[in-house]
Amino acid sequence: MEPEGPSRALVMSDVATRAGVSHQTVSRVINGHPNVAPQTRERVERAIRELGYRPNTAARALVTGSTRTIGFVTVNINQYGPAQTLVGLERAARAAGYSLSVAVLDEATADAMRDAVDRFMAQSVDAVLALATYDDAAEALHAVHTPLPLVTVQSGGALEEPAVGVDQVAGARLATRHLLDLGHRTVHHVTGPADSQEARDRIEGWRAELAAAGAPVPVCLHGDWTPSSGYEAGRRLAARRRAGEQVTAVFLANDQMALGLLAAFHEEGLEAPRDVSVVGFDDLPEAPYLTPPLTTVRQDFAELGHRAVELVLARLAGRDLHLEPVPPVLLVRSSTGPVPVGSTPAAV
Amino acid sequence: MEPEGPSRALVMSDVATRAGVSHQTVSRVINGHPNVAPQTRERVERAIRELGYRPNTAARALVTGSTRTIGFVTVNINQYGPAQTLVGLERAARAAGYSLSVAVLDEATADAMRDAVDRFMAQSVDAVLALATYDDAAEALHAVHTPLPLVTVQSGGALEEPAVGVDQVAGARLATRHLLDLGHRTVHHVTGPADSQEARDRIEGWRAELAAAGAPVPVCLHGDWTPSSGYEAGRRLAARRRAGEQVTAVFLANDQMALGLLAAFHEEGLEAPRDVSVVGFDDLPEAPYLTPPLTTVRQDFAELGHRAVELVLARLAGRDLHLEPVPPVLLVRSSTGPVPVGSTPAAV
DNA sequence: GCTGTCCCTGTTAGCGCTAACATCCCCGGC
DNA sequence: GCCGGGGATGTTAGCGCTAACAGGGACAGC
Repeated sequence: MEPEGPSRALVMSDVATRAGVSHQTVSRVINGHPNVAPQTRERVERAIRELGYRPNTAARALVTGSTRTIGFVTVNINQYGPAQTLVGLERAARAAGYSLSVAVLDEATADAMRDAVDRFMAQSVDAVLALATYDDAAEALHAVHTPLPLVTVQSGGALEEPAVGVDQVAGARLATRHLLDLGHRTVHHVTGPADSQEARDRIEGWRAELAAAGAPVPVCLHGDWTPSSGYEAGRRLAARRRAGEQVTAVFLANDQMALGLLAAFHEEGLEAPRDVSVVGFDDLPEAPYLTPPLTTVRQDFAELGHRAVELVLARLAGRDLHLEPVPPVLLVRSSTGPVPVGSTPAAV
Repeated sequence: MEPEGPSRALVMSDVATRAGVSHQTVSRVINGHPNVAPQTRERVERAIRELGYRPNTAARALVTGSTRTIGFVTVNINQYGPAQTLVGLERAARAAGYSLSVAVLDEATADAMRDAVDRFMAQSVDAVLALATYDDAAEALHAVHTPLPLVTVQSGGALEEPAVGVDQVAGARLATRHLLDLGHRTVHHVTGPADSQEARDRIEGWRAELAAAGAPVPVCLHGDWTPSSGYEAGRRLAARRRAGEQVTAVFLANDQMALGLLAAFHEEGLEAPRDVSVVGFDDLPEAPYLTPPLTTVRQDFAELGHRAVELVLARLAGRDLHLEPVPPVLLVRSSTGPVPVGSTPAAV
């Protein structure tokens, strides 16, 4: 019991000497090989513990080609989703005994992506995880051929490659149905950027749910995730309302835009849910504290990270695993309510 | 020009063969050694380019003991600050040719910290960067002795060890002075958690600025970064106001709490800046879109990451570098304004 | 013209580990 | 009692690279 000291550069033979065996036996114990006498095994384990020995990853990587490290490439991590995904991934990787090496791309070009993957290869990572919810990232990823197992975290829609994702379509349907259930004749939608698969999936879910309910499908407003684009959409929607269009429910592709929209509405004298019901997507930490507390759709990033790592491990083991997209959850708060009286002109 | 193909396992001697030299000459070229004939150097460089060769990091690490990797330990990365710090760090590390390996601790115990550092050592990282803005993390870090260069990212206050940070005290003074300059007699403060050095530094700055201005120092309200605690503080402040206390300006230790407070005020019929001026800290992406747009203090995380890496590099080179804390910036938006008329009772 | 020196390049060893092979010992079967 | 087999352990080679040393050619100085 003396794992102290400034942890000098212990090597395997130090342990071997202490345990009175050869370094190879130590290696066998560490790697859980059979054919080691229980007594010997225990002696070696004790020596390891007493010395506080850790095998040198570089040496191990050199001979095995494996570093028990997963490389994670992402773009645009300033967004809440990607950041949370990173956290979920790290947790899951660590739990599985893997380290996570991170590369944040400035732009999702094929070159940048290839460079990141090449670096990971040179680093001898065991696998690469890539966040590819944007088209450019997905394309860049396609352009990169690597012998490394590659798992993508993408929108839950069409998962062509080994991939995990949250079911965006289902999330959008949840939000839309909630508004429809409250009695709204239809639901307006503020989208995310067109080059985001997630944004498109949310449009699809919204549209599908409206269609299923036989509700009219309004023209959607295009945003880009930023509060500012939500604000813009809010002003335009308010204008449409003044022009006589019936706008009683809005589903936005993320919470930040909802925040902007709420601000614009407020300026226009429109309050949720009194005048308009509003639903976001993401469940930002501040969502419950907006004015009013925002009804939104939550994605379980911890679960997402867990599944991603699970998938990586399966591929590393040669198993082919198919994982269902993670189902999102609707959180009903106070920004949604029944249709305001008098605002429903004689329906069809 | 054929860096294609499924990037087989190229090794140095492949390059050597192609260039018609020995592998050692290739090594010399790669490591920028002098005493290589310009002509030879160019030939080797061309071969490297044509083959798309990248040296194997594991082999290199084994012999040099350096992986050009920096380990980053942090707790609580769900917070905006830590997440942004991570991004800034990765960018800066990559720019310097380093990779970043991330460990997110579940709890900042000495054991967890030691484990993370041990893993980093086994990984042969060149240095460890630790986010230690919380007392437990800082303590845990103290308990870990490692021969690895250790740089901490902490609050800008008392930087005992090699550390970088944002000047929290200055930031708080900026916020407080801004409110004082608007004519407020004093400024109330909602703190962050007591075990956060940053929170304490912000208290200190607030107090110092009040003292400098000869303003009375109100009892502060204690929050914990969450919007919910800000909401709580808002209700209590509103109650105090009703009880006759003069509350015209509030400085909160972060934006999320400001958001909660704004919501509470709104419920109480209090609007900023009409009734009360509010300043936050952090400049969340949504801060400009709150109702009203929030005046806040921004920390430059990119710069922070840059300096942290710079410091690591300096230590690696044996140089002792002292870096000043990064100065924060006040962003004046619409949540602050002059003292509401009539709310200033006959002053002393 | 011979030697010393410097520059360039090649050869060798070894980083710490694991895989493959070699060895040893103990046991059972005939 | 001798031999075969298999489990436990040791020995050796080599992963891809860099550092240290070795060699060899060109050039200056005498």
